[in-house]
Amino acid sequence: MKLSGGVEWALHCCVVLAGMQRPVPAARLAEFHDVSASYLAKQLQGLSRAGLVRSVQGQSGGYLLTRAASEITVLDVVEAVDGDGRTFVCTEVRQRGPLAAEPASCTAPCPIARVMWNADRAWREALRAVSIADVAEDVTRASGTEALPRVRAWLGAVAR
Amino acid sequence: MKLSGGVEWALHCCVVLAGMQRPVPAARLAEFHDVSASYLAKQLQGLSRAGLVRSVQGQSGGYLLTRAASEITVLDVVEAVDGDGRTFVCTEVRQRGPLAAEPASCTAPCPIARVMWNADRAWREALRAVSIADVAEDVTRASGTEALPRVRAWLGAVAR
DNA sequence: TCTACTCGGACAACTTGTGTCCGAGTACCG
DNA sequence: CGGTACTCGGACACAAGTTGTCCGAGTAGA
Repeated sequence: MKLSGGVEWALHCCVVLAGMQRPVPAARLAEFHDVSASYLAKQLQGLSRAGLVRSVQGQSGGYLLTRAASEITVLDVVEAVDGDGRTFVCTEVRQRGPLAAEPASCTAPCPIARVMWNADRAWREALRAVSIADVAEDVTRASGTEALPRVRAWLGAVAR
Repeated sequence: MKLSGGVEWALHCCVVLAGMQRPVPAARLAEFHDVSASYLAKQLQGLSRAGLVRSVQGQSGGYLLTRAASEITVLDVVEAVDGDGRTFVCTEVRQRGPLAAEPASCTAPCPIARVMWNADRAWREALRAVSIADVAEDVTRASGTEALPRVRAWLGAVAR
C-alpha cells in the first residue's frame, strides 16, 4: 500500500504551473525539481491523458493547465498518475471453498469489501476537497508571498 | 496504490476465527477459503507478529485470536499484513533544485505532504472505526443467523 | 523550406509483492 | 518416558508492477 513516487512530482508540477500563461517544457520542470527528466515526462503524459494539462508541441512548447487551479483537485492528479482503480479488490472468497455461499445470495457486496470501500471513499473525498489553488495558497502562507512569483519567473525565463 | 491481496484473506480468517475456542490450523483455514495454504501461512505469521493472533504449536495446534473480536479493528489487520508505513512519502522536493528552500524554513511539513497525510489519516480512521465483531455481525445479517455457526462447526471438526 | 525543439509511446532494469519449500518445536499417544 | 505426527516460523525462488531511459513523430518559428 504505497503510493507511486511520481505522484509527488506531479503535484509539485501542477502547483508551479498554476498561474503560468506560457507553456513550460518538461525538461525545465525536471531541472527545477532536480529529478529525472525522462521519468517526469512520463508522469506529465499521464496528466495529459487525463485532460488536466494541455501539451503544446514545437519550439517554445511545453505543458499548461487546461483549467483554473481552483478547478483541479488533488484527487484528479493522484488518479491521473497512479491510476483510478480501487485500492481493494474483492475476489469473492465467500463463493469459494466447501461451504461456498450461493451466488444468488451475493447480490449485495461482501461486508468486508464494503468496509474497505468506505475507507477508500473517505480517502478520496479528503483528496477531492483540496484543490491545487488551495495548496498554492498554503505554500504562499508557509514560504512567503513572493516565493511562487519567483518560481514562475524562473520557469518562464527563456532557456539559459 | 493497490492493497496487498493477502489482506482480504487475513480479514476473512479473523472473522471466522471470532468466537473460536480451539485453535484452527492454517491449512484448514486455507482449505475453507480455497486459497494457497503456503501463502496464507505467511499472512497469518504477520498477524502473529502483530499480536493479533496467538499461535499454538504441536498436534491440535493452530491459530486463535488473542482478544475479543470487538477489540480488534480492521485497521489492525490491514497494518499487520500490509505494513504500517505511510502511503505517501515526502522526499522534500522543495529543498532541491536551483531555487531550493532553506532547510531552516522547512520546520513545518510540506503543504503537499500535509494534504496527503490528512487523507491517509481519514482512511485509517474509517478502518479503525470498524471492528471484526462488527463485520461478523454484518455477515450474520447478510447470510443468515446460522451461517457463522456452521462455519465454526466445520472449522472445529476434527480432521477428515 | 529548413531547423531546432517539443511531446509521445515503446523499450530495459530494478524493487516489491507473490508463491513455495523445508527445518525447528511441541503436544499427543503408545 | 520415548516416539511420532502435526504444527508454526523463517529462508528460498518466481512473477509482476514500478522506476528509469531512450529514440521517433510532429510542430512552431526562422
